[in-house]
Amino acid sequence: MVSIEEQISLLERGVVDCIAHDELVKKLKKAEATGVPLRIKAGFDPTAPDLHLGHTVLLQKLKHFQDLGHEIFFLIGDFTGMIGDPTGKSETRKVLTREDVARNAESYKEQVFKILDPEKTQVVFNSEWLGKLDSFDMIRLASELTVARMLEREDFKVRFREGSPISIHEFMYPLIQGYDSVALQADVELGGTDQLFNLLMGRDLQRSRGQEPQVVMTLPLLEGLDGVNKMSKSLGNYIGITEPANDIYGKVLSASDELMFRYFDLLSDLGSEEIAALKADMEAGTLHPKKIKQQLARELTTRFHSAEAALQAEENFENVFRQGGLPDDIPEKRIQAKEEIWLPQLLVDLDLVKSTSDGRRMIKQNAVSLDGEKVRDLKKSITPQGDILIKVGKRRFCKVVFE
RNA sequence: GGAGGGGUUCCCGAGUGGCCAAAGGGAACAGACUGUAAAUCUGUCGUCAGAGACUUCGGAGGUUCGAAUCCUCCCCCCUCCA
Repeated sequence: MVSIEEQISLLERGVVDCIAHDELVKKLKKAEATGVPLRIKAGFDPTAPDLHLGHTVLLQKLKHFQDLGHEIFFLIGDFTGMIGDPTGKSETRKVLTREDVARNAESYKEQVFKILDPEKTQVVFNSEWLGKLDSFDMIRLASELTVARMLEREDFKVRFREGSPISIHEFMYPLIQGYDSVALQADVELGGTDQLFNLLMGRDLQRSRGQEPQVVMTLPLLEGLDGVNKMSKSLGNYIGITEPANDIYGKVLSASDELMFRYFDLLSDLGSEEIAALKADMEAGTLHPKKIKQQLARELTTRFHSAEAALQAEENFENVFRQGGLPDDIPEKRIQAKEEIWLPQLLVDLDLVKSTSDGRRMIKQNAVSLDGEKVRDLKKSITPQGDILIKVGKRRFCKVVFE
């Protein structure tokens, strides 16, 4: 039996806020005494079925709860997804159909269960209860919060100050999320630090409806590969957990040294002392930063693939980038052609560049090679026969096969 | 409902009749240097088979030899007042 102290130490590791520590202790004790597991809630957006490392920070924490015997409610926010949420001015989110949601949910399960135990995880949809609320209920819900309080939320405050649009219905989201906690009778809700406001809303609503308020725990947002912005699909700075081993390995290695330790802290299974030791060795100059980064890359690649795949990815990486060799997974494309093809045009056809102008630029910049030979001639044409290995820049490869 | 400000290329942002394919910054991409790191330096950064041509400045019309710039209508955003 794991003691309460040990449980707390595991559960609070890496957590930014825990509101409130004492309540968590009390809930854990009660669960132990009564044998009734705690209900742990975490909400996910139904639009993004591609999970990346940023999501795994939270999933790993859910796993901790799960391993201690508690019940996980993996909530898919299909209700909000079906309404569409035009947050920000740039991207109006596309409205999802029921089918989209169902498909995305399946994809979620596939990915999430790489970390969580499917037997002990309940996947729920908030349309189940939100869809039943009528306009009276909605307005009553809205009456529970003032605009001033709503504007306390950082992103609303910023957008308001900067004159960016805020739609009224965006104000409903925190309320709706809070209502989810009421419906699920959540004991604990996990979320990113940016979710703090919404998470706390659940406490208020639970309290006003006579429930014991949930404990709120926030986890840090993982920075993306650029080291500045949070990891997100739309910024393209992410490492997806379903990506091929070579990509996961390569992307980890392309992270900056500073970021590497951030990733260690938030993603690695290593203990804090071991991480500190690595850092100390690096600073002392006895351990090359690349070695440390490779260790991280291996660990993460192993997590989502296998130890063998990780080793293979490492070999591939060393071969391609250290020795300028070729990767083991060059995409092969078949092209049907009879006449000579102007090289920039061929590059476009192969999706290696976005336009012939772009292709010309690449050639001009000495970035294009055919079977290992640099091309300098902008007028270069290719005679369609046999196959050719084309390389653009450092990481765009393609083997063309003419038929 | 009233008054005012604004919508420019991936993003921010300058540009108020020709010198504008549109300053500057960021991002991105390529090259050099490396550890595919960071930093730095150099270059590129609408499309088209390069000179030159063509399509771009919220949308649609119009004025003009010539419009991102002026006019009309429309759409959208913001601020203040109610």
